[in-house]
Amino acid sequence: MAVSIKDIAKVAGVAPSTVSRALSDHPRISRETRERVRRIAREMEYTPSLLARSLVKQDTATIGVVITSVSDPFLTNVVTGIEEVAQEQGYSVLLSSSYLDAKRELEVVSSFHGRRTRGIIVIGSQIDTGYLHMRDRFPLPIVLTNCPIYPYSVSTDNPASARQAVEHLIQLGHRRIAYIANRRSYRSNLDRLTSYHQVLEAQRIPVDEDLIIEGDGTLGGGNAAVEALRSRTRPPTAVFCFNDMTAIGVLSALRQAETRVPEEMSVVGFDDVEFAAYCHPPLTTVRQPTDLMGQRLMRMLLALIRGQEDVEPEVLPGELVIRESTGDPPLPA
Amino acid sequence: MAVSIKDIAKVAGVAPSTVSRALSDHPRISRETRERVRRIAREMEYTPSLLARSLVKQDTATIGVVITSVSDPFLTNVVTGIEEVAQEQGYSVLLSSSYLDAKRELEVVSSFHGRRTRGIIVIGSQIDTGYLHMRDRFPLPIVLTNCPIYPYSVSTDNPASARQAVEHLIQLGHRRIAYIANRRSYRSNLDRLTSYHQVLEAQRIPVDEDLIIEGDGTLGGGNAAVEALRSRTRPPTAVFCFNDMTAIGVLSALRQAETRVPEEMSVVGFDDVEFAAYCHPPLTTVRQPTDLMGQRLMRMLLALIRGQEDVEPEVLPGELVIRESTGDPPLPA
DNA sequence: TTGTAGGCGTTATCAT
DNA sequence: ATGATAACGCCTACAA
Repeated sequence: MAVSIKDIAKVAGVAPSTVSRALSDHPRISRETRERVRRIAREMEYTPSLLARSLVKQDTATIGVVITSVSDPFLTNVVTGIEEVAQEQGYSVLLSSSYLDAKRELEVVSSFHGRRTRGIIVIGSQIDTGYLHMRDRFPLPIVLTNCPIYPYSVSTDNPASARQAVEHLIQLGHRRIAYIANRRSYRSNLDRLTSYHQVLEAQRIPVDEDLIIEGDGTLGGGNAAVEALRSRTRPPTAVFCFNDMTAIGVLSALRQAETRVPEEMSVVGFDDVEFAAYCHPPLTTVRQPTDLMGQRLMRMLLALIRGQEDVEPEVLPGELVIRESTGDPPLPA
Repeated sequence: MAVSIKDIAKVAGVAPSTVSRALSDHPRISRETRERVRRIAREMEYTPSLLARSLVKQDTATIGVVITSVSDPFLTNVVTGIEEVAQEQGYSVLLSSSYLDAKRELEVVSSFHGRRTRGIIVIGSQIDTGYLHMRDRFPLPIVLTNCPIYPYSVSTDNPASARQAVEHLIQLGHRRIAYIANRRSYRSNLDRLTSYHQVLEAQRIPVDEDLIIEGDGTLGGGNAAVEALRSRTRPPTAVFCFNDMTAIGVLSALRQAETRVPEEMSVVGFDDVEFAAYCHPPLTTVRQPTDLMGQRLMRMLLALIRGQEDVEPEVLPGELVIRESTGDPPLPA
């Protein structure tokens, strides 16, 4: 049994309420009892029960963050940004992973509610717009990433960023451009795919559905996609990948197939995870402003917790980072 | 204000205790009131307060896990393994990051105590043996990774694994082998460095202190180490890196310097993170059995929570995975 | 089978 | 300045 305020009270020969006041620095208490109680508390290694405190205060000063998986490289700065603002505002952060599974995501959300967090941030949600319907039934504010349809969300400008990426390839002279999708990320994938279509159409380049490949946003998925790509009768000269993980998987598979990048095939990713700059060749990609996203997510959630009415979705610009995985298309044989 | 058991009681026209029994499936309750109360609870979107429940039950059924940082690729399976066993045993997992900072680590540990978790797992601790002294002052059991000196720990056999790695290089014919250390990981680093020394001595190869380079376990650290390496009057023909991140940083820097791997320089990592197989060239490395570690960590913590007395440190074997970043040394000029 | 009452560790209100 | 008391939401004897 952990030491409680009552134990201290007994030792100090005062009432429990006095101990509480001493520890919480209440104005109406004598300096000497305060110091004495504090000393005893320290000696007894007292650590206040947040459970009890939260119960009576009706506030846990805690928020919950659902991540896709520990060690999703995309998350680093997002979570750091969240924690930064949270700490500054006196909030604690509870973290749990959804493993990209909708059922598990809902379980986590529900467990956060059970713990009486004040609000929830879901990164890479599988439920997505499903939260729209939950909004009146569920008592906690929920903020999402990359789902601009949802009113409480912080997103990278997927359409514009994806457009930049595809236009970059077209400017280099590519005409046959593949897209490797991510079936596990409905919303972002749709945005990026739509831009892909739009840019090609705007440039009057016919869209070849054979060049749109199913993927899953993982290294292995990128790897597998290359096989599909190479089986096409008219293979592409460039690949736009849903994310960097996919792109790095693609790079690895191309290397094994002895296809040179970018001489024979250009590759573009999305996210700009740390590894992207350390690949071979260093990856051309779209940078998402992850640290900023984290900060904005937390600020938006705080606004909702405080009952602000004027909260609106935020869209942040992405940035095309041109490295060495893209270049001119090969000369036609 | 969230809906409580009292609210349900009012609506159902019964006492709060009856609601409690209905929801917790108590034996002495009529089937019909139970069903009725449950239906009402569902309709009211009742979610029990874990705060209150934990307080009265004197058990949160929760453990805390301190990780170095979200998206440390080493963590994936460790955390998955922990959560697997935790779920199976009815425990929840709280996650928080130390950012490799001792002060922050202690804050997290303390906050877990405040939340009354039943025990704590610290992955990649900065405190390390410091927990030895805390053991009687601190009321929660703490389990560590890769700190076999500490009685409650699960480790990869660092000495034996590192020995394998260095012996592999020597067998290939290397004599000038560098080691890139990690100043942020005292214990594991020391073990690996010691093995490095021992193997060289056993083979009567003089140790050149110039070939032991400071690093920090990051991509950038590996990158920077190469510069130091190249400045040596007699550069090495092989590099043993503290971990894969370092090794991947090294590969990237060598590529920029147009040093071919493995023809001109062999590189060995440690961990076998997922990226290791997708590098160029695919990285020779030591696999840590991370999923198993996670499971064992959780089982050990459970044993301690249950008051078992016979808990002993566990050491699991690592495995050298030979890929394509190691080969014969270049012929002397 | 159901209701009443006490308590988990804390804070806050009201006396003293 | 300090003590007594009630309350937060829940569980669990004990009583009915």
